[in-house]
Amino acid sequence: MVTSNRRLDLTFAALADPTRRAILARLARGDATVGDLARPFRVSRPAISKHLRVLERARLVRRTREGRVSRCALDAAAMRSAAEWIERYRAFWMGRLDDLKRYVEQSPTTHTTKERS
Amino acid sequence: MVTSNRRLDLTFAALADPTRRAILARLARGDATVGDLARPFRVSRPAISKHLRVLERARLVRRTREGRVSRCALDAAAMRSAAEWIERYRAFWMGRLDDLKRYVEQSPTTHTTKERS
DNA sequence: GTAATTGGTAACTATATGGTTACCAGTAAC
DNA sequence: GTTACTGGTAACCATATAGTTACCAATTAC
Repeated sequence: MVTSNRRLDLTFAALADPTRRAILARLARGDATVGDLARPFRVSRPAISKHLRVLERARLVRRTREGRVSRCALDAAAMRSAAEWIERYRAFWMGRLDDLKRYVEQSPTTHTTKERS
Repeated sequence: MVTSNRRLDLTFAALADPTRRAILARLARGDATVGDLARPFRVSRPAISKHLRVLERARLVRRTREGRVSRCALDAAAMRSAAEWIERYRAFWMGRLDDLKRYVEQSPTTHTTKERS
């Protein structure tokens, strides 16, 4: 299983913070400026700016400057990758252990013996 | 959207490390001892022990001591929760933006105005 | 009983994270 | 051209993370 994936590291790390998940939830309702995103939170603007940088590095959010305003939008690709990784365990958590073993053992191209990057 | 969820924090943080993802991938093939898990990696046993503690705190792995051997097994619940959270964005990454907006705006019980714990 | 094995803990280090305040650059408004 | 606003950067702090080596406890094997 391709477990060494810098992109996946960044994505999951970005999702591990409640403020960042709230930002993503907000962006799911539509694009927003940095100010819009910061308003509901008790944290300072620089803190939000840092969170946005984390989300950008993880390619979960795209930021474009329009004049003096920054517009933020969801970016789908990274979240899809994260979902796909987790999805591999669906058989397990649904109790279909045999399915999972078969998946893991019969998909050599999606696995690697070198498990660290 | 319920974005403040300590359990999700722990789960996504646990998934953000390639060694831990490799451990989970190994456990998907069946239970294993700590030694089994440590063998493929270049890192020391204590490092693996720490990773396992992170995975346990996130409830992704269960550890049971049998004599002097520790047996580790996947635990499904936490990964399912993570998948469910990400799943909400499926409509977005599939380009069905209207669906997502409708979902986000019409599910008041699954959202909260206080976005931090 | 002694020795070997498993694996956990302690103590330490280096780096990353999340937050702050203070400040600056650029744009928009008047 | 000032003034006000948006938002990014710098410098700093506290805490968490990922790793190390050294050591210990308990179980198993001889």
